[in-house]
Amino acid sequence: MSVTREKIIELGENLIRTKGYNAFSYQDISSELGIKNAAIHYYFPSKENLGTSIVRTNIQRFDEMVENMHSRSFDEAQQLETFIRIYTKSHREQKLCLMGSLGPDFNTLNPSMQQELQRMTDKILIWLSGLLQSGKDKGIFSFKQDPASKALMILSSLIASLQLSRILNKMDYKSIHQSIIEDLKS
Amino acid sequence: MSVTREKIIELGENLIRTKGYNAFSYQDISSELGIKNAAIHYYFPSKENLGTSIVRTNIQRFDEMVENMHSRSFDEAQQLETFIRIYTKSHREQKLCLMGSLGPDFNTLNPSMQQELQRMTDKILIWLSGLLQSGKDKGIFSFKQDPASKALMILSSLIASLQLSRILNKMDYKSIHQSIIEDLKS
DNA sequence: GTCTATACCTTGATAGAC
DNA sequence: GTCTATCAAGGTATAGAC
Repeated sequence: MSVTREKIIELGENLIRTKGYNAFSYQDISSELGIKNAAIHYYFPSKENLGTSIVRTNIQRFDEMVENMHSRSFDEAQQLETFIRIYTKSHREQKLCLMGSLGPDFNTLNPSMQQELQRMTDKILIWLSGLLQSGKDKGIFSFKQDPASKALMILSSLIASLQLSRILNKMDYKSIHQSIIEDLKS
Repeated sequence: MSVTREKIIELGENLIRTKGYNAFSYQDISSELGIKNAAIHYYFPSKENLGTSIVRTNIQRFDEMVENMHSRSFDEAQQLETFIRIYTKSHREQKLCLMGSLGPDFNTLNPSMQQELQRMTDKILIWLSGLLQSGKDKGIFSFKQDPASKALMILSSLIASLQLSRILNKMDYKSIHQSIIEDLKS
């Protein structure tokens, strides 16, 4: 895997999470990288090709995170905290997450991007549901709803909080994360 | 106020909530309306001009809804339900809300749109906080966090659920709304 | 108010030299 | 692998006739 290729993917992801998929261009990437438009097309023939690769890379990163947590024998609370920390970091860097960036543009995306985005979201929700369920079984978490609904609520809070914090110049973001964790303790 | 002007605003709003601000064009509107590109520019000289008018119209609609609920002496539970029903309707029509559509594009919007979007979001959150507070005071609602955080959590759930339901082809949307209402009863 | 016509720009994408 | 050069398409926007 070429270094340039990886840089393009990284830059592309940042652009999606900052300006949105339909607002960024190959020029944004090439000028930042100090190369020309056509060089990007060498690695990614089309924009949808690049977009799909970016989502796939993210899925891979998520898999690695889960695997890493398992190998370290993280308990359910630690795993949830690690996941939430991704969003703390995004907030600090003033970026959205991929689901929150690409979701609103879903209808304008090509089928291959739609499919990968769906795969990623499914995977995250299934993982989170399982985490909540097993945490509840062990008495670490407490909640009334079914795990799938609870997972959806938590993920929604994380996604939309990033978006709202972009609109509202001042927002107590930390309290959102604390609320999520506190809520599961009750 | 001309009828054409109103139709343009309505169509523009639907396009933003379906394709996103950066993905829709004056052609989308003019072809749908059976008029030409230039006719749209007669009413709205620039796209940012149109965008700003769309957000302003939404703020006005929200104000009218609140006023209407007050004149009918809705209690806090009824008001919350009415508000949530907006999102049920959006979901049925496969549209996002304006905050959920424009939030991710915030960095690409002109200052005037940013300002109005911020004004709208502020207004909704302040209203929702007040509603939660006074409902709590009357014993209609029950929750631990401060009203502002709770309002943020609820709004986030509503916004992001619409986005996620677009990604996931099948999603139990009703359960989200029930969860929000149930949660406040405990 | 709506039209035709058009200017001007950016974009995604390709061909072919180096 | 990266470049120059170029293209067609689509976007916003304007001028001026009707």
